[in-house]
Amino acid sequence: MTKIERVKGTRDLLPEQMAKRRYVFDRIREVFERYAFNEILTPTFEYTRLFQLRSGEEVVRQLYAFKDKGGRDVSLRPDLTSSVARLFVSQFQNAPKPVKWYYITNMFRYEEPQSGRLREFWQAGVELIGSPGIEADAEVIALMIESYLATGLKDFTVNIGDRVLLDEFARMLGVEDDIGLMRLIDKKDKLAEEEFVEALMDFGLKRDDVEKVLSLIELKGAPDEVLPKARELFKSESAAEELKKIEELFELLEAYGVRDYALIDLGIARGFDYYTSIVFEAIAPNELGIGSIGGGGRYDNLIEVFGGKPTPATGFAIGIERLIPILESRGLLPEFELRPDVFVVYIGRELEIRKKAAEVTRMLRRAGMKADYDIQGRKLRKALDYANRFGIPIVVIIGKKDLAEGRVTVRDMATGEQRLVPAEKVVEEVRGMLGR
RNA sequence: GCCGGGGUGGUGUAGCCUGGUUAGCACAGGGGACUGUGGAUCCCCUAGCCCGGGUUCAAAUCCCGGCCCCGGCCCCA
Repeated sequence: MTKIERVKGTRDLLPEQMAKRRYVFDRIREVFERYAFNEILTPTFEYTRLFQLRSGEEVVRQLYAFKDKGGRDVSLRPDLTSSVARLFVSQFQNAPKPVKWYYITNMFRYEEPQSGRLREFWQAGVELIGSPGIEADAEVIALMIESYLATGLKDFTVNIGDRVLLDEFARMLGVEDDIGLMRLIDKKDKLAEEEFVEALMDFGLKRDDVEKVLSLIELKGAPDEVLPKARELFKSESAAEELKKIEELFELLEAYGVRDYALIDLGIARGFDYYTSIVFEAIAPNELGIGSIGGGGRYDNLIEVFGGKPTPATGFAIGIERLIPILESRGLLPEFELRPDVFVVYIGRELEIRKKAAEVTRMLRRAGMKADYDIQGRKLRKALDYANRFGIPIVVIIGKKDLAEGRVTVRDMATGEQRLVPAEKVVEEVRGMLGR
């Protein structure tokens, strides 16, 4: 027989893991809902062209692309932003603004799996479309912070950068390959300073331009320290305007009560080419080799690229497979009881007895208890053994002799105490023992 | 796409270097000892060398390729 394995970079999620994931999803979903974002879902696959429109070469390279039976070129979604843009352009351009949508679903990228990276992974994200103001940036950044807080995470920061300033910076240096420069700057934290300097020289920067880059990446920390320095580095009017926005952003974040979790890091570029202004990423210290646990930013011209009227937008995505191991490593995820509350076993093979077991189980289930019965029809000894192994606290034993008197035995597995009760009282009895 | 380390029953492993008994052990699973009372013990059973090729009288073991896992690069969540 041929053994079929999982496709590379995919995961089976077992009951314990699913319980934890659902817990995390629920916490995040509650916050999203409280911020008045509404859930949407788009198709798992779209025309490949949709994802190519955005033209980030790397994204296209990582597409899970194939031809369907009708000869259509389609791809599994690598994120939801393109689909959301498509949906917005085709049906929501005249909707009252802003449009506030969220999603919690799976994405697919054909990459080499490693720590915190799979080919199928889940993201919880939001898109806020139609708001140009800094209030919109503040809204989504605050929401991201509150989402992490809702999962119990406390030591993390959301680092905020700005594409306008980076563009300006590239212009100051006379660099044409601004994206290339941003990529390089983005790597600052991974390299030792001398390696970083070397990489910048290799990129073609002159000595004093390298110095400028080094002073740029110094622009990191609380706004009170960073903003004055940034004002010295950036002299243009547009930069001054952008810095003013950042200042306001932090004032707003204070009003949201989450300012302490946010920092400025003007060296953040983010990989996607479509970001236009404020960008941000969430980092939580860990020894798991996991980088950012979420990221986002403003993409004011993407809707246009998808054929819509110019429409400002911003959003973020939280990487579930990165967040969960971090929560787990900090003991922030509760343990979930998967075992039933009560287990019904029967003695004998007669249909009457088997029916009674099903019936008693039904009554317990109808009463809202997590109840199971021994479908295997084990011997009593083995059945108790089974219940014990799973830590099932209560067992109902149905035997012929007692049943003749209309009674069943309810056993407390921890103490071994048993009571013979009328069959119709079994729900009441079990409920009492469970303390509900 | 590139680089490094790995792949033995369901799980964890011994064996591999130095080719040669029926591939050992533990746990888990099923059954029994015990036909109406568990957590103990004993017995039995189920079940494995990732796939393909090569070398050899002989391959889990050596060689090559592929697949998958872990990690790194690129990139990103």
